[in-house]
Amino acid sequence: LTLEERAIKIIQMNAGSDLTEKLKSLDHRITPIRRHMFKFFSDNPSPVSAIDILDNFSSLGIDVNKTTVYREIEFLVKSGIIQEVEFGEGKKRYEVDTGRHHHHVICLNCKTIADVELEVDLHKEEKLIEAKTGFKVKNHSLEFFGLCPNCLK
Amino acid sequence: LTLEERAIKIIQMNAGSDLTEKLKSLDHRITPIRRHMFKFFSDNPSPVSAIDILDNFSSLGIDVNKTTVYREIEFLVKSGIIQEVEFGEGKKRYEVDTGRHHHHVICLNCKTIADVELEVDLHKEEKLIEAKTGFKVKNHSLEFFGLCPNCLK
DNA sequence: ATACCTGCAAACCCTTTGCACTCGG
DNA sequence: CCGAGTGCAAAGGGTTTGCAGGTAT
Repeated sequence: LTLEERAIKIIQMNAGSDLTEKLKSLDHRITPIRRHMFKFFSDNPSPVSAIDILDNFSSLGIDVNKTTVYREIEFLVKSGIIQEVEFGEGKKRYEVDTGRHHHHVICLNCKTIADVELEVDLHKEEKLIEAKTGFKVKNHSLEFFGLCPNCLK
Repeated sequence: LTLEERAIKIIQMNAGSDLTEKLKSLDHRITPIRRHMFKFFSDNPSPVSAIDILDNFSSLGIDVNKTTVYREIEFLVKSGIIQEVEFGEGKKRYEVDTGRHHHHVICLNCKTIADVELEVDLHKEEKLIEAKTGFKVKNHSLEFFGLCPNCLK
């Protein structure tokens, strides 16, 4: 699934997609705030923080308590709709779970984030690490830091 | 410099190494707590958190305020003696700065950490990313997660 | 009616700051 | 002596929890 396909799928929530059905079967409801969360994530492909969400809602005049946002995030993660990422900022970020493994490059100045897909195969490295350390490797986290085109000017 | 060499260098602090001279020239003093910090980092090659340090000091009967530990960490980072690393735990870790670029594999269960050196050259990837995204890449962070030999049993 | 959902306040964890005091060189 | 180092309390940022009240189905 591409990000676009995923976003569309999520937006379909507003009508009656299989995602709606999935939620129903899990005894989860379609509430106004949940709808706003779906909309927000479908509009924002880059990893966002809980505070980003709160600020955005606030600027739209949507009155939501931060506890609710944190709980909605938890719900969306558990449902496999979004996933957590961390860039060592002291806060968590979340992005739509496209199912495609990728990495990020983050601007040290303005925090703009772009997706990155590797050419090298880190699975080979994982095998080497297992041989060397005795660990069983489950996953990895790789992020690049630098300056975005805008901040380079 | 190998980690061992670095550790020895740090321990030499107790006598009168060039590191001592460096600190003196920077108007920095050799205090009992600072000595304990050096000792702690030379004894602990794996990344540790501020709380790890506080707990260790406490178990040794060394009475230090947490603010002091945070400020000592800040001092050691600025001096280039230790460096910060982050594993998405919501807290920072620090390890002796050996000058050699490396990565880590972290046990998801017990948090044991092992050093890892890559075979692939991520610099090539950085060049590719620059070509694709327009970012200027400055550095990266790569950590592997899995289960250590002990927790695999 | 029965879950789930929500808001509010408070607690939580990690880290930083302000201020007065102490101590090393 | 002077400036670096220290402790204490408080505040700060991000996140979680407990509990009462609200709402979708």
